[in-house]
Amino acid sequence: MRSDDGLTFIEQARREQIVTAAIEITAAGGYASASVGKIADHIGIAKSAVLYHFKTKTDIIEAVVTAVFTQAAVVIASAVAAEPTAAGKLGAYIRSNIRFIVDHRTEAIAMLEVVTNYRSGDGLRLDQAAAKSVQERPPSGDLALLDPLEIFTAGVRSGEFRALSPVFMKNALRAALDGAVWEIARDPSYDVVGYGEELVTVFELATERS
Amino acid sequence: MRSDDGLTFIEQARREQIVTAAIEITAAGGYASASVGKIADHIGIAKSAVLYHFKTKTDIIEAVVTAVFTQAAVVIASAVAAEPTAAGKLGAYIRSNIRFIVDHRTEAIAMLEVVTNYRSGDGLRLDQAAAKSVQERPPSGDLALLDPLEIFTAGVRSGEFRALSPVFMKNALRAALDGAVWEIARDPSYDVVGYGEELVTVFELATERS
Amino acid sequence: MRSDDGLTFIEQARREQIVTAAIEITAAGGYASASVGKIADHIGIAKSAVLYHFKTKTDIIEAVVTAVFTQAAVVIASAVAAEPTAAGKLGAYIRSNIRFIVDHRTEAIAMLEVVTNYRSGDGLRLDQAAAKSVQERPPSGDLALLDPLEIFTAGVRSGEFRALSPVFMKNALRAALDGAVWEIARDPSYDVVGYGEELVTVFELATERS
Amino acid sequence: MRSDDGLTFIEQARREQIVTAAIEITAAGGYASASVGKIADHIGIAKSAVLYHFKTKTDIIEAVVTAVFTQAAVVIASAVAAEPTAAGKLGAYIRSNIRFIVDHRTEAIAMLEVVTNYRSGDGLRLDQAAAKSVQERPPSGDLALLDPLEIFTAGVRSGEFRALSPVFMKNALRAALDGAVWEIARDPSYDVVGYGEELVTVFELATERS
DNA sequence: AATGAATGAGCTTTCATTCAT
DNA sequence: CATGAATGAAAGCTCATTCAT
Repeated sequence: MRSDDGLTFIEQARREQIVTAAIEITAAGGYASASVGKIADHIGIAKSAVLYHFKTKTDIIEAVVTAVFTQAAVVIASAVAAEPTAAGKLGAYIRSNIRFIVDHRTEAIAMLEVVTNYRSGDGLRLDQAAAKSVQERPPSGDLALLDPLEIFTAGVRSGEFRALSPVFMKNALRAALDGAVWEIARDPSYDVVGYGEELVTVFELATERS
Repeated sequence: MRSDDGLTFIEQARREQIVTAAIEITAAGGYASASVGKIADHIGIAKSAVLYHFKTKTDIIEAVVTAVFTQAAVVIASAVAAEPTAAGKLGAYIRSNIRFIVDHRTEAIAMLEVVTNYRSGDGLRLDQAAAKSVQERPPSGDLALLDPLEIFTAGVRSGEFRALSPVFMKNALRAALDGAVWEIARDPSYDVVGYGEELVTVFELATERS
Repeated sequence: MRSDDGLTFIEQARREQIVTAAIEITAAGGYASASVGKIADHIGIAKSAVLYHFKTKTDIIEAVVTAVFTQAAVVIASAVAAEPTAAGKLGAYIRSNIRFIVDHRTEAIAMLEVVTNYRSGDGLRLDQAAAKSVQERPPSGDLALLDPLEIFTAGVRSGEFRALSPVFMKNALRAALDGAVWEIARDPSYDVVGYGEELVTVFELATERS
Repeated sequence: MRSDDGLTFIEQARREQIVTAAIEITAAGGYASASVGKIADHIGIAKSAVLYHFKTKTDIIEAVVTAVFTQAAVVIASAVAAEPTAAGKLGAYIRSNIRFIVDHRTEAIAMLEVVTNYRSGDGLRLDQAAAKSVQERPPSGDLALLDPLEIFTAGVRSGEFRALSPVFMKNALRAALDGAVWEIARDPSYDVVGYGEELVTVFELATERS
């Protein structure tokens, strides 16, 4: 009665339930508010039941990151892959990111909260841990496409883009996209799609050869 | 023996000391790490002494925000004011922001940590509180200039910029600038100035009339 | 398919497995470290499986005591029985105890950990419980011989020993022998045999008629 | 209002109160029973108040060890020092140990519980930690006298004792003395003094030149 | 102006135990 | 015969806050 990942149905359902609760609480009250106790209360089970399914709180957070990351990867990677040109990929990257934020507002907010706040015991930020965790169990599609760096690199190499700095452009784009999440976090009625279209324009103008 | 804000010299010195400690600890270990106890230890006074000068922890963080905000305002507002054109103001805004980040790395990181993590008792984010607190005690210069919104609005109105959305552009720019802070936070050797110059280029290209 | 103690073969094998695991864990990490969960992990079965074979954790520790006690009894009792004189029995008692410690280091350490730490629900130490448990299900040989008291009593009665206090001498001897276990517990390379021979000398000198 | 060790009167009183409580609880219910919560309840203060005076539970245990060790050292060291011969020192060592056990039953039991059960985070037993802690802040008298090893070494060197092994003899003696503590722990009416006198006889007979 | 003492709520985690399957 | 799921109690510890001095 076990699926191929070695987990019972109930187990899997509970894990999803816990991850979902963690996401909702984090999105609503911030990273610090997502305590094991709150998660348990939110579901209506005992604190110890949560820790039966996830050995540590860190495990829960990692599961949250992996879950949201995977969800986003599916959407974004395929959208980017469908476009042949660098400019096309760039627009697709932005729009699919925006799409994800609109469709998964809660998850996006939670993800951002975790990413900006998580510190491992050694004081390290999430960056490496996330990269590692994803590396170990890579999602179906081409994960590399999640990072816009390659889009800029390829665009410059092929001469499609102006002589820009791929790293700086990538950083700027990621920051601008994360900014969209902060905006809906504080104002659910924020026009994320409008913002996204403006971003598309900005990055088109900022990348095209003169 | 009291200055015009009703505070003793000692009182004021202590408050600054506490704010500085809070900034350093926050920048180094993240928002969660800045406990009243740690702040007290850092200065070498008693925990209760800290809470003698600031009635609650929230007061401390608000003081941090105000302090850093004021510091930044001085630098940025004057730089922007010195430029006559919208394009000039935009470039000056970006460069002075970057300048501030480079010159006040610790403060910038602390500020970002606080802004992204602070929740009032009712679960609200910092935005309103900060705005309110600043409104009540406005820093010397023209505070409005700290928000790039007016630059974009003016540029569009005067026809210097293309028909862009001032709000979206402002959000994108602020996010991109905050991104610079995240980058130095995780990698102190990050070339913030280079990133800033790329931003200047990006926003020039993205605002100019075709 | 049940042996005379009413247990299946599998049942008995599992019980032994559990007892062995408990012994190893206790010897390695101390009494407190031997949790039901650790025992289960050590064997590779479920926690609940352990408690299926032993209704409570207390039952496990009692089984540990009984098991080790029985093992020791076999060795010691026969060694003592083989000697005719009190002095001979005394030497044999010490040497066989030492032999047991050397040959069953893990068991000896675990036993000592349990004996010194076990408290029943009412806060009582193991003594009575152990005595009772052994009484109910006496091991094959003559158990009485495990207690050196009779050796001293007999030696005094027959005039072979000086007019010593059998109880005090027994207590001293048992304590000295337990001391050997503490020593190997902290230093596996401790010369237990050398220590044992010194003990033989000490107790010979301390018991013989002047 | 501070004494020379930098502690307030209240602070010192509370610390003593906590240490005493820890000793009583440990002696009564075993090492595992001495939790911070139980200690707090025993005194009638909040758990956090205990941790205000001792930062960690380990600190409490160390304070217990130091306190009892110091108490014992005073009694034993002076008794031993007063005797000129090795045989005299040996008898004094045993009798003063016994005296301490009788006069400080609770402390002696607690000490034994701690010594036999304490494991540092790295799994180490107390031995080294205790030695270190004492080394750093050595009690007034000559601490070395607390370890009977030197007595045996000196006795052999001077020819006063037979050619015994000082280390083994010391181990046997310490074990036998600890045995006295176990005995009163399980039976408060145990004749410790009688046992001690028998020990004196045993070690006299076992050390004297033939 | 500052501090020492104390508190209660909350945190993560471990554990023995129960029970339906 | 064995397990997965869940629980409640307890553990050590941190924290913001209060209050008398």
